[in-house]
Amino acid sequence: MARLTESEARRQQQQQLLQSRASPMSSGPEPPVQQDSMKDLDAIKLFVGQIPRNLEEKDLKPLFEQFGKIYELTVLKDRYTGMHKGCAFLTYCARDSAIKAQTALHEQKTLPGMARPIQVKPADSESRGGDRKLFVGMLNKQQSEEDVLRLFQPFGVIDECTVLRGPDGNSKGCAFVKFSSHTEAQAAIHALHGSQTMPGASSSLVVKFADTDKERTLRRMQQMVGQLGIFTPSLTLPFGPYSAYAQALMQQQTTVLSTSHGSYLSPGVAFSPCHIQQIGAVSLNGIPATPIAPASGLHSPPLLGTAAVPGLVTPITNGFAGVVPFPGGHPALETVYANGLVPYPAQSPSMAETLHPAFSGVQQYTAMYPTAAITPIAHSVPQPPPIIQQQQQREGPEGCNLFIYHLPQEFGDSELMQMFLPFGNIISSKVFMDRATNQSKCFGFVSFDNPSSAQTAIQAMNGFQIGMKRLKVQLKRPKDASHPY
DNA sequence: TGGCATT
Repeated sequence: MARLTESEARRQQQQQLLQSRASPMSSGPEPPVQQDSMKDLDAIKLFVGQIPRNLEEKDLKPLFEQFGKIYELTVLKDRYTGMHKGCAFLTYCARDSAIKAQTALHEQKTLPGMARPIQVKPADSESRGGDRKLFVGMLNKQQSEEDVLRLFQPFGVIDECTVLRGPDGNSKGCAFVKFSSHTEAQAAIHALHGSQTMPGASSSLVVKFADTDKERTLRRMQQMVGQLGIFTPSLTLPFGPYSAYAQALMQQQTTVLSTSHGSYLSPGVAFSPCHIQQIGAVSLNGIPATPIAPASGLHSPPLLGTAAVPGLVTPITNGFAGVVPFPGGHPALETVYANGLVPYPAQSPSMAETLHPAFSGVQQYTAMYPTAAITPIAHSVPQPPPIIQQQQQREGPEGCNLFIYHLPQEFGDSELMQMFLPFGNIISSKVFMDRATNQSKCFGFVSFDNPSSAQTAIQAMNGFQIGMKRLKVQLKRPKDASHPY
């Protein structure tokens, strides 16, 4: 059932009124009721929260009618899915009824199946709630409404304070605080934002104005896109060109493999870009090595010309496009510029200084691959348009989450992702930033969708030299474990 | 050695 429109509500109201007038109690006809008399001019629109989703307007009506005649009652539905949002707007004809209902019900009664008591309070639209309501983040999950109140009380009169909780009642580590004025709210932001780090919180306190409805919708949509999935080359390249690219690669792979291994690939194997990665993940020395197939990142061009650096990159070894372990047992790294064509061998200490600039500019830095299987095929592949998408931070399954230390200062989430894309499907990549300085803390996390990609990445990238530093790549420490490394 | 969240 769609939401009640105001006119529908009025019609219903009128019918109810007529019915009551027709009752035996009423004596004789009365003059028609004026529309204006339907609702007090100072009526209050109430927000009703914590409603079970199986209750519709007709089910809720009896509960609220005991405080007075209802002018309008609308259960909120999702605009697109029509899903019951677990809350409603309620307007009584009389202001007094609203006050009575709020007093009697707000936080006083819990409807069946709900973990928290019902909310009955003036809707935000009633009091321009937007410009005096704050979002508070990075709270300790043990902090209650009371704790938050204590924190914000010095800055003004607080109308409302709610800690956000999940279905289990556990705090999400954030809250809403509504002051009686914009000025007070502003003062609280100024004094508290970033001012302290709560015990157990990963970063300093966040205090900002709460999202408007519009911003919230936008955020929701962004999250949905983020949920859409893992980052794979096949998702980030246009289908058509990539398909051609993949085919060309397959031919190349097949040729290479059949040269010395004959029937290593059984005929009839259905290829997909994912398969190529797995096929590529065969090493020269028995250790799972880096994939041969390039996994192009979000903004990176396809692989360009071969890095013809003798001793570092061997095009063909034992029939494979070669990955040559450098003295530490790690593969060669090749960096490719967008303009093409200036590959640096990363392992040469003397190149450390020259490698660095490759990472320092967003425009300049485009891709790096710990593999040397380079084909010229890709020259004709058009670049995908840059996709700017804030990724969501999601934890992968056990054994799929890597901790990476000694990242170059310039590395952001996307550079980190590009570096690890060749090893599998990445669920999330995150470089940890210092909130105060907005500088990278030079460590980060990469989550794959399976443990073997994570292991492959560790084998290939742990100890990998970039500039003067060597990457430390390990499984992320489990939350509860006490320093096993 | 994250999970940064919006009734």
